[in-house]
Formats: sequence, C-alpha cells, structure tokens
Amino acid sequence: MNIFRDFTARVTSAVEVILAARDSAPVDLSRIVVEPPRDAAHGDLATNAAMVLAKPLGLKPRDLAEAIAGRLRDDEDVASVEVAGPGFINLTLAAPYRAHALKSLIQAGSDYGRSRIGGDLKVNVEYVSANPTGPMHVGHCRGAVVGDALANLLDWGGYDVTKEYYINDAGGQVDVLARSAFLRYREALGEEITIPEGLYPGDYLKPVGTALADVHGRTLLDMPEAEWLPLVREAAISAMMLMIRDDLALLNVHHDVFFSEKTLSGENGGKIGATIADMEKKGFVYSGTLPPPKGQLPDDWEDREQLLFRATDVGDDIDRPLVKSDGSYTYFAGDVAYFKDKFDRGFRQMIYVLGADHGGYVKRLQAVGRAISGGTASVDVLLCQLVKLYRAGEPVRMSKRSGDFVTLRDVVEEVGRDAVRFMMLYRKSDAPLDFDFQKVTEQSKDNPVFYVQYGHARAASILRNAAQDLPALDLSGAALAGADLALLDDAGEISLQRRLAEFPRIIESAAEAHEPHRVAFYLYELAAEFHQQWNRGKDLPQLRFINPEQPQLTAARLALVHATKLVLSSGLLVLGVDAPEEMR
RNA sequence: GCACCCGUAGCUCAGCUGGAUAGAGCGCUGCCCUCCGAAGGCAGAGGCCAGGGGUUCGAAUCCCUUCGGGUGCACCA
Repeated sequence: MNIFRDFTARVTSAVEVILAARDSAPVDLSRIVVEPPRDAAHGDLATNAAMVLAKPLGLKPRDLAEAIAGRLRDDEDVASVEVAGPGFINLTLAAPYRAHALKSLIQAGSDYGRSRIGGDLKVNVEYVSANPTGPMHVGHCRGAVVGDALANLLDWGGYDVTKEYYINDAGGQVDVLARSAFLRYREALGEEITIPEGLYPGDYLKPVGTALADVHGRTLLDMPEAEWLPLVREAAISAMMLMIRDDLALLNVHHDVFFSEKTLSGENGGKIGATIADMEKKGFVYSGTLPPPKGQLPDDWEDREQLLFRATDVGDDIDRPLVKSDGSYTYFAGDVAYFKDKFDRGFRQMIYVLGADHGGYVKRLQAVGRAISGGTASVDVLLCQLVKLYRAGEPVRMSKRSGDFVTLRDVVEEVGRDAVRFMMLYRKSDAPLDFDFQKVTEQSKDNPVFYVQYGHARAASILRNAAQDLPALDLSGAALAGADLALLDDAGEISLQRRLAEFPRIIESAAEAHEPHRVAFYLYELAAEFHQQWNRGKDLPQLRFINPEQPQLTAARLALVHATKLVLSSGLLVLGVDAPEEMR
C-alpha cells in the first residue's frame, strides 16, 4: 500500500464534500498532493490542498484549511490534524493505522514498492550501443548502469520495458575493424605486421586473426579486399559483440534485444528507404540546400542540394541530411528507420541513454519522434556526463592514443560490480561524476555502497541473533506481520516507519522522472536511519531491537527490522546491487 | 555565432516536478565510546541557492537576462 496515495484520496474526498456543500463550480483537484513534511515535527503527512484550491474558490487558504482539517479529524486513522504556515494541513497518523501500514508492507514482501503507474506502456530503453570495435572501456560503465537501473525502475513502476542495444555494424568504422582484424590474420599466418595509423592496434583482435586463420587457412590472402572484407568484418563483429556481452555481464547488464543497424538497409534501400518514402508522404522530406554551419567552416564544405528531413517543422534547429554526397544514406537516416522500427513494434516511449558528447543529438531525435509517431510516442534522452577516475584523490591518467585506456573489466575486477553500479547511480546522470578506486572499497560511513549494504547485512545479523537468542520466536514474515506493531512508539521507530512508507513513492517518482539516482539516495537515507536507531540501543538498552524480557515488543521491533531489510533489498535489486546477508 | 547541460556550505553533492526555518557526507570544532550486536556515537559552527529582473499567496525549482564552466555544431559513426 501507498499511504500517500491513500491519503490523497481521503483529502480529495474531504474536499469534495466541502465543495458539494458550497455548491460551487467544479475545480481542478489534481494539484492536491500529500507528501512527507519537510520537518518531522510537523507530523507524518502534509497536504497543500487548501493552498492550491483557495484561489479558484475565492477563499482564504487558512479558512479552507480549517474546513478540510475539520473533516479529516473525523477520520479514525488520523491522530491529529494541524493547520500551519500559509495553509498546510499536517496530519499525524493514529498508531493502529501506522501498524496497519507496516503490516501490509511485510505482507507485500518483495512486491512492496511495485506500482501500476506505468499502465503497461511499452517503453524501449536503448543504452550502451557501443561500437563493436573493441572491449568496453570505463567510459561505457555509466551509461550501461544508468540504462540498466532505469529499465529495472520502469519495470517496478509498471511499464512494459525492453532493454535494447543498437549495434553500429554498418558504418565505416566496422570496415576499419575488418582491416585491423585482417592484419592480425596475416600475423597469425606468420607475417611480421605493423599497424598503421587509423587502424585499431589493440591486442584483443589477435584471437580474431587466429580464428580466421584456423577457418580460412591462407585462402583470404589471394582474394581482393572487396571479397575478404565482408567475411572478415562479419567474423570480427561477432567476436567483438561476444566480448562486449561478456564485459556487460560483469556488470550484470543484460539486454533483451540486440538490434543490428545493418538490417535496416537492403534491396531498394530496405527499411531506410521505406521509412524515407513514408516520411515523404507526410511531407517531411524534401530536396534542398542547407545554410553553411556557423562558426568555423569545415574545409571541404560544399554547398549542394541533398535530401533533407524537415526537422525544423517538429522542433529542431536545422533540417537534417538523409543522403550523403556519395549517394548512400547518412547515419541519421538509419536512426530514423530504427525509430520507425521501434514504433512499429509498439513502443510508445523511447528512452536513449547516451554520452554527454551526444548533446547535439537530442533535438533531432525528438524531432524524429514527433514526425514518425505524429506525437503519439515520446522521446527522452538521458545524457550521462563524464566519469573522472581517481585513485586516493589523484587523477588517473588515461591515454587513448596508446590504447592504454582503462577497460570496464579492469574497473570491475578491481573494485567489484556492486561498487561500480552503486557509485554510477549515486549522482544525477547529467552531473559529472568522480570515481575514486580507493574510496569505493573503503569500509566506512563515507562509502555509501558499504553503508547501504552494511545496513542490509546488519538487519540480517540482528535477525540471525534473534533466532539464536529467542528460539521460540517465529521470525517468518507472516509471523512478524502478526506482531502487535502498534507497540512501536519510539520516535526513532516511527521515523523509520515513515521512511519505509516513502519507498513506493520514491519508486514512482524516480520512474516517472527517469532518475534512478533517487533510489540510491533514498537507500542511503534509509540505511542511515536504521543505523541510527541501532546506535541508540547502544546507550539505551531499552531501545535495542532484541529485548528478551519483552517478547511482544521484540517481535514488533524485529518486524521493523524485517521490513527495513526488505526495502533495502528491493531497492538494491532495482539498482542491480547485491544485498549481502553479511559483510566480509 | 548558435544549441543543450551545469553553477546550492571550504570540498563532493541531494533537494521528492512551485511549498513551511534550504539538507547529507567529507573536512573543521567540542564532548562520548573504543567491555554489548565488528568496521564508531552525539552535538556545533559553516549559505545573498552565481548576479539581476519577472511570474504568484509562495521560487533553489518556472520565464527573461548577464556572468562563469562543460559539451556539441553539413556529408563521419
């Protein structure tokens, strides 16, 4: 259950009763929100109902607030109601209702926090989509983790999510890959090779060369490039994709669909041609010239007529070329066809997780969305800013030229998957991120990964100890849900319950905003609150979770521990981070 | 030149789609603990939310503008 939703309904119906009595014109009630008050001293819930409705009704906010408050006081689940400030209505929940909320949390178990807000809308989350030309490097981590966690989050929010990877296997860079692999093939046959500037120098192509030699012997050597290139390219791309999938698996990232760019072209232009024809019918395609780019003019700029997408009709700054000077389709034309393909597969929301250097791409993708879907599908682009690497405060140097970059594998093997995933999510994606190899493996409060996981492990440890100290106590969720939860009346316990009650709300708002980091921050706060309550028991033994003298109270407190463990575990699951039973 | 992102405590960052006295961690200061359920606890100082204007009952949040930082700007992928 979601107590905020529950009380939004109650406040709304209280307002409706008042409106009916006044016989006033209908007003918009959708702006009424019930949320946790900023200051815990204000109670469990606060609503702005009186403030948003006062003006349309021509009333003073505080007067209206009093009227609403009066009705809410009749609600037996409400212990007290206060009108405060400019017209807030603050509610304190009655103990039985609080107990009921905690009980239903425990009964919902691992489903607690799941929402139907998405209404099964088909959402396509495209992320990573790294070129299949080499292993994943550390720069890919962030997009991979953010996309993956966002997809999980949307699933929790009740969306029908597909995780997708777009394989750029059609452009010039895969020909470069093929030539690089061909060199390694010659090397495998015993030739001395030097790798010229512009080809990929990495060792990771050696196995591809060896495999080619095994399969083809020396036969490729006698072929012209036009013949061997497609063969080598296919082999190299599939080897690279295997490697990339392995790398992603290290981060526990698994896509549902790998979509090949190549499949978009074919006879008569294939899907690209068909899509352009379709757009032409809708009036979005014309032949024309573009104004030269402002600022620095490219050396080889030529003013020529070309096939253009009328993107300026749908929000873009400039019309976009669909055909290159050599007559082939632009990369962008492929994107348009790919969008059409997604749309035809039934997706109505396309989310792209891209690197910050793709900022210039946002408007044109949104333009494509509008043109193809006619406004029936939405497009959101998440730009992940750079990750700066540090080691104990010192920047880690990376040189791309020498091929001496830090790979994803390096990072995961050094600090572990959980640290990488959590830290990549412990920041808004549009803010740059510092990643310190040393800090993320520290076992202390400064390290949020550790702190949250330790919260879960501590809860598990408490339950283990309880099983040992009080063997008669049934610690199953079903049994704990039946404890007398109204006994939880310590301020810290109530505060913890409030925090637990927020979880469904966090999931919904994070899913709608496409901001998985909110879950990470929430978990940190929840863990902090839990550790804090544990610490209070250090000085005040009567606050300890386990108190053998008072089995009823202990059962109630263990239910709270159980609930905390449950929510930490679910939240970590959304982030794709392990919830350990003990720390090692 | 244009577009997009960012600017919140000394540092690194949250701020729940416009709400009350703007929060957390680090660092700093002061107490406590270091015998309980390992990898500390409690408290304090620290802010013109970059500057200016606007919108309204109400702005860190929305709009305009200035400044400062980042990214991208036919045909490449």
